[in-house]
Amino acid sequence: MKLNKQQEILRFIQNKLENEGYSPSIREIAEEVNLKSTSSVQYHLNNLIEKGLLNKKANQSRTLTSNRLMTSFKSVPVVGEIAAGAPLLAEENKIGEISVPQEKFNNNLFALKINGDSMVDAGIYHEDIVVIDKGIEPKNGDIGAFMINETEATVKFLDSISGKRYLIPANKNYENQEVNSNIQPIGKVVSLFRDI
Amino acid sequence: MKLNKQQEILRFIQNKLENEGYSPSIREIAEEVNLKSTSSVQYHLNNLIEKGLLNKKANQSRTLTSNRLMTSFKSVPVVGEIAAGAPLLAEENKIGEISVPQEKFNNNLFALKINGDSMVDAGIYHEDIVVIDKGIEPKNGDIGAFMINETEATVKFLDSISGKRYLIPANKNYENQEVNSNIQPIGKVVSLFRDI
DNA sequence: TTTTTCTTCGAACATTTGTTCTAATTTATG
DNA sequence: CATAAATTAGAACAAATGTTCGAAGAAAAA
Repeated sequence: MKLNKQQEILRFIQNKLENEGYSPSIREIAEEVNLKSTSSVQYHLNNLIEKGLLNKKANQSRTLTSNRLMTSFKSVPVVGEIAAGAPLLAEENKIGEISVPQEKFNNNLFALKINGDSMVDAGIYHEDIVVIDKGIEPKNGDIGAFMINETEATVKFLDSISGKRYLIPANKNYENQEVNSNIQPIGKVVSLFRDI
Repeated sequence: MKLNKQQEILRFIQNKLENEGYSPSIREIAEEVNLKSTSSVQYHLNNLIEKGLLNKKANQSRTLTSNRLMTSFKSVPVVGEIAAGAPLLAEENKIGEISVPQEKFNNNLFALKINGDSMVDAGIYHEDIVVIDKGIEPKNGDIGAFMINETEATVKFLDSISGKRYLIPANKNYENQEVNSNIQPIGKVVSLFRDI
């Protein structure tokens, strides 16, 4: 497709922001899109700003920003196998990070890599990564993350059966586990990632 | 905790980058951290750059970038129900976007919201979002996305049975569908997202 | 074609901004 | 305390950069 000057300029700015991390100057734009005069660029920039596609601080260099590019994702740490003794979120347990939409982000989020198949019937597979909100205590019927004996983290359904609370796997080959003082809720599972 | 000047400067720069989308100037930094001279700021900036915590282009204003903040995720469009006639990736089909790690990103990626339960036994649920790589043609045994009659997108296993190729659901209630000229492969399913 | 609108150019100007150098000051070190 | 190292200040400079204005050119509309 054929790009007009404005699209060409917008595209260059967005590329620069994404790849270099800062805005081009007006003269850099002029050179890139083959305009001989800085005021020609200004002309287009003003249009793009009026259209709401760009922002700029007056009299300040390299302050162009693109609304479309505003980071709409935030990252949360992924923890894997838990080193005995080390707190769940200790740096040494961190095996990576994933991103969540900014509107769903809060500081209580972290992610846990699933080990085992005890939740396959809930569509949670070995090596899936689940995001956990520590700020939400799992209620009956929820899938939650729980700390067992302060050494092992597990993901299970929580529910009541005849007045007692159980951690309930989603796999007939595993057994329910009654909630006692050795089991502490970590948070509620809110989303899931899988590589296929 | 007590911040020293360098930490204070680094923190201000990162905040500015994150909130405003562009780097502060050296004089802005000086004012923020109560240094009277730009050269004092330069002194600390050079330290931070040597430590690898910051980057900067020489002689160019507002080109400070923080390695820690470099976006390590890229977004891909999510398409939902497909408007009859409109190309799969047409803007009108776009219902959102998700992010993937930069190292796994390529320009052939897009995401599709799953409609139905034909793949539940493969752990793919109704309203899950699958990421598809158009650059990888699904092979036997793969989960792929396919376009049927140029109007409907579906996600199924692809495999051969006695010499013929079939789209195979992961749910006994659905039937295999022989691959014919009305069925075009779109790409291979490479990852999955779910809100719980 | 004529008129109007959109686009580009050129140049000049005022600031903003990064850079450099030396000296003063503070803080650590022996 | 004496010395060295780290930090801050000040000033001056050169370059990068945004802004403005009028005019010329190109494209679209009448």
